Amino acid sequence: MRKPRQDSVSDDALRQFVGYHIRRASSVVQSDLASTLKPFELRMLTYSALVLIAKNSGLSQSQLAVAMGIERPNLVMIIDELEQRELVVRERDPSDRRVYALRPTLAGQELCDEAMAANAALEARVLADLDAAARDALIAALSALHSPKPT
Amino acid sequence: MRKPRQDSVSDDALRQFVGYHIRRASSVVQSDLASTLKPFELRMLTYSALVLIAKNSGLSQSQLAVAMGIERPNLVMIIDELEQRELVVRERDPSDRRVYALRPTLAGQELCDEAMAANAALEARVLADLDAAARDALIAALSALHSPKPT
DNA sequence: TATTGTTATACTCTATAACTATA
DNA sequence: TATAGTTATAGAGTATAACAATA
Repeated sequence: MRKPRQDSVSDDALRQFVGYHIRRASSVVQSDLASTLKPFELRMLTYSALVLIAKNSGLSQSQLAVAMGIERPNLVMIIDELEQRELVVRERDPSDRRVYALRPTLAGQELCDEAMAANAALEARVLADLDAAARDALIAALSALHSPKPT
Repeated sequence: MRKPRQDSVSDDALRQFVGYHIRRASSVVQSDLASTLKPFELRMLTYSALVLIAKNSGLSQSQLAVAMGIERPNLVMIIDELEQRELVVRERDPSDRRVYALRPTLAGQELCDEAMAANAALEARVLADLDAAARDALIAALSALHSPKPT
């Protein structure tokens, strides 16, 4: 009995898991957003950092790293890049000269607004088939997932 | 006027985007699954490959790469690893000696079943707060997202 | 010529240890 | 001593170009 060569590949065994759908959706959404941010010469990381700085002017690099869920060392080059492009500034905090207070420049504020508008436009297209209720239900369901870590 | 130091960091500006919630959920789900697979000495990539091979015995490396959404060169070391652990075998296809037909060994089948059972148990815990309808709605909503690429 | 699998390589994202300067 | 930022480094994951064997 000859074992036949596979004609088409089925991912049914993986599609039974919700996590598979979430990871695939995330991958699509992430690559779409990366394309959207490209004209602004922003990557996911520089975009997230710029938005958080613009909306939380004066925060420290440590605080930003926590908010972004990355380690402090990995933030250094991200801030370097934003600073070299004069989108944010590192201000010494006179009351604690170890920390930098991160603040957006005017250009940083403007680029942040433009990039967020593009992000919103992208979302509108991606979510075109979902009404507001379905959109809220999606967010609620995603938030209802709980990590079984503390078990 | 002194600019105040930021006390707490708000991610409201990012949380307005559904993509942000999807990427965060994906990150949580992915790290949970990685922990679950650790006892089997499987990574996300070796797990996906093993399941797809076990459920599509005889497929080629090119076919598998397409199914996994990665480039062919990146699959080589993944299959090397599974082959060295004797979980899958590379069989020469006599009718086309360029291709390898990938097949699971008995041990590969068994490990696949055990890992998938652990994955299912994990999902049950993660989705504990969602009823079947909400679960299906979540998958439907994720599938309804469409990539605006062809635009 | 085109395709399968492979090698070599590079880039991004992530993580850890150790340093400096301040506190 | 502890913390903020930094440097150096290493590990994944991913992408492209080019090669040998085969079609």
